[in-house]
Amino acid sequence: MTTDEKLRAFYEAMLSTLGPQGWWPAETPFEVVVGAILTQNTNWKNVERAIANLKREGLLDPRALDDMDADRLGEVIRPAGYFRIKARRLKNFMHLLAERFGGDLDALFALSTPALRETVLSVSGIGPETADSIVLYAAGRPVFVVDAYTARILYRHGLIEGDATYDDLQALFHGALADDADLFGEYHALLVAVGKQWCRKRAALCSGCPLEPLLEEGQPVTEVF
DNA sequence: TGCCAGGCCGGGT
DNA sequence: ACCCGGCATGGC
Repeated sequence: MTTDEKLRAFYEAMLSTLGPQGWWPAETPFEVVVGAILTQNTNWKNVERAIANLKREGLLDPRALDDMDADRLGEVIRPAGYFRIKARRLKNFMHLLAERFGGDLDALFALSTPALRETVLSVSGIGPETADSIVLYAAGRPVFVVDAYTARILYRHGLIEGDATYDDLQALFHGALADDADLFGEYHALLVAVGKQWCRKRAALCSGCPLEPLLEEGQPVTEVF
C-alpha cells in the first residue's frame, strides 16, 4: 500500500470500529476557539471545568474576555492548568478580534482560508495546532489538524521519520484526502480517540487498536516523544 | 506516586 | 536554525 492508501485505510478502519466521534465538543464556534486554547497540552476533562466556570460567570463572550482583568480570568480558568499564560493567550486573541474585526467572529471568519489561518496564527500563544483547530472546527474550513497523537501513530506505522514537521504531516493528509472539512474533522477526532486509548506517550499498547491489522511487520514501537 | 494530558513561547547556543 | 526550560491542574 502507498502512504496515501494507508491514510485512507486508517480512516475506514477507525470509523468502522469506533464510529463517528462528533467533534468538536462545543455549543458554538466561539466556544471552540476558547476550548482550542485551553486544551493546549492539557486533558480535556480539565478544560470542561474551566469552560463551565466561564459559562456560569457569563464570560463566554469576546467583549467580556477582552475587557476583563487577566488575573481574574486566570482564576476562572484555573482548572485548565497553565492558567496565567492561557488567560493571556485568550486575551491576545480577543484583542485581535476587537481591534481588527469589531469583536465579531463572523467578520474574522469571512477571510479566505489562507488569510484566516495566518491571522489566527499571528496571535501570540496560538501555534499551528490551535490555529488549525479553530480554522477547521470553528470556521469549518478543510484544514487538517495535526497533534502529538497523529505524529506518534504515523511514526509507529513507519509513515514518517522522527524529524517530520507539522507542515510535513499536514501535507501528507492534504495529499491523500479530498478537501472536506467534515472528513478532516472526523479523522482528527478518531486519531485522538485511538491515541488516548492505544498510543499513549512512551507506552507500546498496540494490542486491540483498530489500526493494529495495518501495522507493518517489524515496525519498532519504542520511545517517541 | 509519578507520569501524562488534543502546545507554545522565549532565551540561549 | 535548533534546543530546552517553563508553564500547572487533575486523573489514573
